[in-house]
Amino acid sequence: MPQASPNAAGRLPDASPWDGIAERLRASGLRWTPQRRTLVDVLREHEGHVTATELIARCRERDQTTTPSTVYRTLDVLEDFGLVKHGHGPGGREEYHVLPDQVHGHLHCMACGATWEIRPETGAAIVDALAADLGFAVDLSHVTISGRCRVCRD
Amino acid sequence: MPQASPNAAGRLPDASPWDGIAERLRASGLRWTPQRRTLVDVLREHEGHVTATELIARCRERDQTTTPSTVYRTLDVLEDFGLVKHGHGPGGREEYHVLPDQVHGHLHCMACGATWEIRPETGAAIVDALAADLGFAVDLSHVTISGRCRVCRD
DNA sequence: CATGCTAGTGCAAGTGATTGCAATAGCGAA
DNA sequence: TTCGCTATTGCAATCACTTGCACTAGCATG
Ligand SMILES: [Mn+2]
Ligand SMILES: [Mn+2]
Ligand SMILES: [Zn+2]
Ligand SMILES: [Zn+2]
Repeated sequence: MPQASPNAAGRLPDASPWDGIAERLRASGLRWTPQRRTLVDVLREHEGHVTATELIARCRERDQTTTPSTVYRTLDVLEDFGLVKHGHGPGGREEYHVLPDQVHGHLHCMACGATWEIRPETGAAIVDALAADLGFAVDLSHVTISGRCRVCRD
Repeated sequence: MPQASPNAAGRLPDASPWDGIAERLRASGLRWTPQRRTLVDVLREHEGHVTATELIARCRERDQTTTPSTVYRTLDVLEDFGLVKHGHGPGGREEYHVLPDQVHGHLHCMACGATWEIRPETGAAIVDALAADLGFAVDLSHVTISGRCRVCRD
């Protein structure tokens, strides 16, 4: 019998957005496969921003037979479920944000390569400015703005 | 002898930013080649936004032997001279803006695929918001924001 | 537990873009 | 005009994705 945990009596410990992902997929007529499990395992321990290439590499560490096309397709599915969001770095390469708490855009420093999230208020300012101007409805989650961060702008 | 033109006596007609490009390249130790002339000829009659792929196709119409790598490299050179600027569409693909009158970002409608320039004031609002927030210096010319235009947002 | 429908996988081919390298060809200088 | 230095070119290889297709394998159902 396992030792009693501080999280007593079988109650949910700390719920993760990944919990029940298998069931949620099946509920939509989709399937829970070993390949998807591998990717979700990788994502589960990787909050923040990652490139698709990095994710493929991490999957391959766990399963040597990992195929890029399968990973890309699974990322698309997970994006439909809101578990990841992708944007594009300054080179146009895909960057995934795991578990986006809320819709937000990204900043990328061309000098040091670092990435930040645009804060909600600042994002709202951008959305408002473009709505007022051209009536354009910004998809903030896909916005990556490049430039130079406070440290790198000389 | 050619008939007299309305632009009398050999004075400059309507100056183009492309005028003297050959000399400007040479002045920087660079060279004026047939391949570059082909691309400049294509760009000369193509104000606005184009994808690199379209440019390659247009060059090939004029010179069947056009090579992609040469076009991409020449576009880089022309970008250094400020004659084109590139950004990235929502799929991360390169889009070139020919003869940008001023630094500006772009909007891309995910529904109809159209592209617009962000107006100076609106661009300034974005730059200011991010400067105030994180001290980030936005490279507006590389910004492409996707979303839905007035017509497509239902 | 066995069966069938069909979502998902792997592969190969294709597109867009970048890069190293050897051969070519501008162009400034003689 | 000729010459030589070296910027450019073309090519092949490589990377980041994407897509069509035939085969595999989840999983709902009985
Ligand atoms: Mn870019
Ligand atoms: Mn995208
Ligand atoms: Zn930086
Ligand atoms: Zn539209």
